[in-house]
Amino acid sequence: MAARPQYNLEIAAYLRREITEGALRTGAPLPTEAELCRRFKASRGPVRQAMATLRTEGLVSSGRGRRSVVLDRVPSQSFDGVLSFSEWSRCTGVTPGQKTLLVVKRPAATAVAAALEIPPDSPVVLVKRLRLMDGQPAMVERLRYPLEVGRHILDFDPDSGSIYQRLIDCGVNISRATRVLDAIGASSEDAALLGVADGSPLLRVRRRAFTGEGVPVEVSDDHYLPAIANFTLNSTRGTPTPLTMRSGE
Amino acid sequence: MAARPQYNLEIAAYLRREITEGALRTGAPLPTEAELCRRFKASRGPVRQAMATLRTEGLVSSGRGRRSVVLDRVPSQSFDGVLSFSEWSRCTGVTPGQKTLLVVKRPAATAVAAALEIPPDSPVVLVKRLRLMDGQPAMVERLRYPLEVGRHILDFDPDSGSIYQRLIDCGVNISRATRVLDAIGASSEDAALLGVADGSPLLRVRRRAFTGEGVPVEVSDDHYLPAIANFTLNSTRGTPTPLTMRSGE
DNA sequence: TAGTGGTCTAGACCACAGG
DNA sequence: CTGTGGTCTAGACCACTAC
Repeated sequence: MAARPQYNLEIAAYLRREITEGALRTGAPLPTEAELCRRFKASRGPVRQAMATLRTEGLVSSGRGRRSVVLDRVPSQSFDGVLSFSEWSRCTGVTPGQKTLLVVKRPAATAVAAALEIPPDSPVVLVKRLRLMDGQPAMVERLRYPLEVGRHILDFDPDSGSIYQRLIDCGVNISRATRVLDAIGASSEDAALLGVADGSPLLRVRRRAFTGEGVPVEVSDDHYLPAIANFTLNSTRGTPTPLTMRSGE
Repeated sequence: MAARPQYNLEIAAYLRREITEGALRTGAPLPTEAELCRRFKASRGPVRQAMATLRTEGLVSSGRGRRSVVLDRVPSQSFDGVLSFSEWSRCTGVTPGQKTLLVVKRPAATAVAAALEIPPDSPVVLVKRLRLMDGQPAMVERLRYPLEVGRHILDFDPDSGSIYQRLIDCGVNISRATRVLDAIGASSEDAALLGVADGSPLLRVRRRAFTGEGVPVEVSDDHYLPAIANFTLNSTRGTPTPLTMRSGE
């Protein structure tokens, strides 16, 4: 039949917009699944898939017999393989944007050199960008690449597309990453770019990305506006089967 | 129709066993979905749901046109399973401590009620603690439990040991959790407790914990001093820690 | 080209929450 | 009791991979 491609994403994006833009506030009930089916002329499959997506993003909660309700209004970046801000934004139905502030080759500071596992003062390529979601400032991004990798960036317009896509196209295969998350106060540069007061709390994500062989190919330092974006993490413990000793009590 | 209850769990359990017990080794192709449908006399729905579960556990990878393959035979061990601050501190060689500030029963605010999936104004047990690492303030912790769970805390001295251990001893089996990380400025209460200025950036971790059956048993709101503690995350492209029912892989 | 997984349709029954 | 979300059935088309 119709088979609109990725229809569930459209539905999820619609609901996400309703939530983040304030039409649906925390604690408010979402439309029923039946209502969504009608509104989108879809069957329950895609609708339920969309709801599942929102659930894993921590935006809504649902349960048998109960109406689904809004839990949180800030969309989350889930911690899976997603490395690309653009990719993530588009998944969440937001239009990503960017303003490149700087692309330069310069010697690595000692901390950066250590993180990239190259000799001190080796040349690295630094990219500094302001990232936007639907035109609003959301994050200040500072990326550093060893020259061998970064040269693919130097002759590339960082505003023309995803840097990750570019690297993949150039055969740089990122397969593992580590992230360290904490909070910092906005520097005056951050503050000016993001449009907040000096010292405002920002979510800092420092990332190191590696090839399959374990060679570091990127270190980044991202400063997120917490009102616009945050991170979600899901963890499981043990397997459901063994010793599910219920409250014998 | 048939409507075997939770049939997808049976299928997932079967595959999980095959993988963890060695019948299916890393890199080996799983049975095709069609084969599983036949073998379990099920339709594709439950089979796909089971595969999705294994994907979120990081056990398998799948993709359009490709056979699904076994990625890993260890179900997501990552230290993210750690719920306990004490446990985590000790792992990092630090002596954990705590000062309990408050243990009360009170009606749930709407956001808390929604997160716990209970009716608004239902009674919840609130625990507020200052957490220490090597005697230094490190985090302000606010835990909320539905009464049915929290009553095990009311008659328990939170300074005498781990709340999680207590819950486990009482038969409350926490098996899954979601965390949302972002940054906030210290409230004056936070600031006084942690010994920093009002508005200082703190790392906020909001957690929801569930039983194996998916019943929420805890919501927490932890505010970390970023100079003392932060979060590290390792992800692999293919499938790491988290959940996400997005399109395969 | 054949087979696979990704997605959608269009029904159905059930358990549970709420009035 | 009605309405809701949770789960299952039984089809279908498509895009992609591997042959």
